[in-house]
Amino acid sequence: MTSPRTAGTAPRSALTRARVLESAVDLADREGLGALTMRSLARELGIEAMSLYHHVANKEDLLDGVVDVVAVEIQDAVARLEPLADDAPRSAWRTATRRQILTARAVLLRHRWASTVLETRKTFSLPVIRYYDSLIGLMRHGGFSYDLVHHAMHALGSRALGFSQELFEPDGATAGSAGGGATEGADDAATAMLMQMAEQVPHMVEMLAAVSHEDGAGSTLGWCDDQSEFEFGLDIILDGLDRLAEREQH
Amino acid sequence: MTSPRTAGTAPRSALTRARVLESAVDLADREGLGALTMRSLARELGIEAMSLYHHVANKEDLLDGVVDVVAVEIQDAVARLEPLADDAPRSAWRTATRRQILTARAVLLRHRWASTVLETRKTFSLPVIRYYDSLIGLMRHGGFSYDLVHHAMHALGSRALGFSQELFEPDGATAGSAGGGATEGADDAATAMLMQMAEQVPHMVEMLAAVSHEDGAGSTLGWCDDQSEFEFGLDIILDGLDRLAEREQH
DNA sequence: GACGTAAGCCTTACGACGTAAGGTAGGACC
DNA sequence: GGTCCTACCTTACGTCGTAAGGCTTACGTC
Repeated sequence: MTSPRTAGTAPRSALTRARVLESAVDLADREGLGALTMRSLARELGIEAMSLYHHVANKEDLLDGVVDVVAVEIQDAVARLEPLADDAPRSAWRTATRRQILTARAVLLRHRWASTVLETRKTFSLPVIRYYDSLIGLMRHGGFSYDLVHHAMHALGSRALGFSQELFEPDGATAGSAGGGATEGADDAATAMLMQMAEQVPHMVEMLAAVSHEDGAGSTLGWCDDQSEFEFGLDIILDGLDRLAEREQH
Repeated sequence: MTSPRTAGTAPRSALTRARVLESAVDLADREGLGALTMRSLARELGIEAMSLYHHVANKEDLLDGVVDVVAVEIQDAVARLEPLADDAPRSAWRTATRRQILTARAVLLRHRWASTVLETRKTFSLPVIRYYDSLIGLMRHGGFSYDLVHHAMHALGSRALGFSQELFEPDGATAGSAGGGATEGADDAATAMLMQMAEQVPHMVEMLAAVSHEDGAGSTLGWCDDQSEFEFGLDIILDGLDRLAEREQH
């Protein structure tokens, strides 16, 4: 069903679905997800908004495609990793899985808007499913039953792809500002607010005091090291899964 | 600077911020988050859209308030739980935490749109912080250092509030349809698509075949029991945390 | 070459959305 | 009875996604 663009025929322009999607990714990277509108994307490409509809069915389809682009980028990065040897010990599944997930995460950190889009998709793209498929393969190497693999996927949730929604981060990394501006004001305000209600949330205040003291950095809310927190949570789950897999082996 | 509405003065109408927020929650419950617009909410209340701006600053503020309403509902539900006795054994933290999180989850399941709104808040409401505070309290009972508590919060992520983003679920519970309609067609389509690319994602196809066989229910993608999968993931994390807390005790 | 066809792009327009600006009416207080 | 505040309304603007249809260019076929 793909358009039968035979070898010799040169299209009027070089504008293709692929170029549209790449441009959309660029735009979102630079100016945030909110700036990715049909009109602004068209402006970016030097065409009119309605012309985009020759390459994507509608905006949802555009977002689907954009997810595909990111997923392929993830796949490429994962493919560059050293594959797991067939004769590797059972336990090797864990480090290999960890590495794959952190690799996916590195890509998503380059496209911070992507997780939001990913979450709102209502259908899965092939590249994403392939990513999952390779994860399943690693767990099978680890001796997981398919049943356990299935549970494991649910347990990992979005962590399997390298992100976790942190209800905790007051990062304020809003879209729009091209220059990477600091957001110290927000932190201070949040900290001040917390102090104000110290008796309402005593444990929270104490925790913040205790944790920010150890850490040499600032005494504000923004101290968390996202990467190591992510790995902490990931390791807990991987350890738990490994234990269950071991038990399955009898 | 809240308006100093003294005791005797009767406002022209009974429309208050609280009533606006309640109405917004109702509307979202009934017709989905997409149907919650300033205009439709106003229609619901029998006023004009612009009149809402006397009770909320703008739409973001409305959503902030709506989150508050849900968070208070969670707090109320949690408050009805039997409190953890001071002389309860250390290990009691685990069951108490589990119960609190599942209680929060039950509320969020009544407002399925809420997790989406929660994720997009850029500032924390007091009710949500209080909820977290009580979780911290439970962990402190479990002997957690504040440092471990902090890591634990990150590890739980949104699971602390009772939801996890499942990149996996093809539920298709889109907003708009008032009646709870079935979505079998989507499942079948997804299954068919998977079969079509069996050689591209062999593990995935095998897993689906294996798991759906055991389970008596349908053989489609929609078989997952969200609740038990949530509990599975939660238990893995709680177990891991408990082990770490135990280690901290020397 | 002439010609039909179809793809790629454009123009215009519609109905949503959030909300800025300013108007009006009715109760509270002097 | 004049003044003021507040709840509510009216009108209007700029944004969004996209439906409908027109123009133009490049091709395949004679």
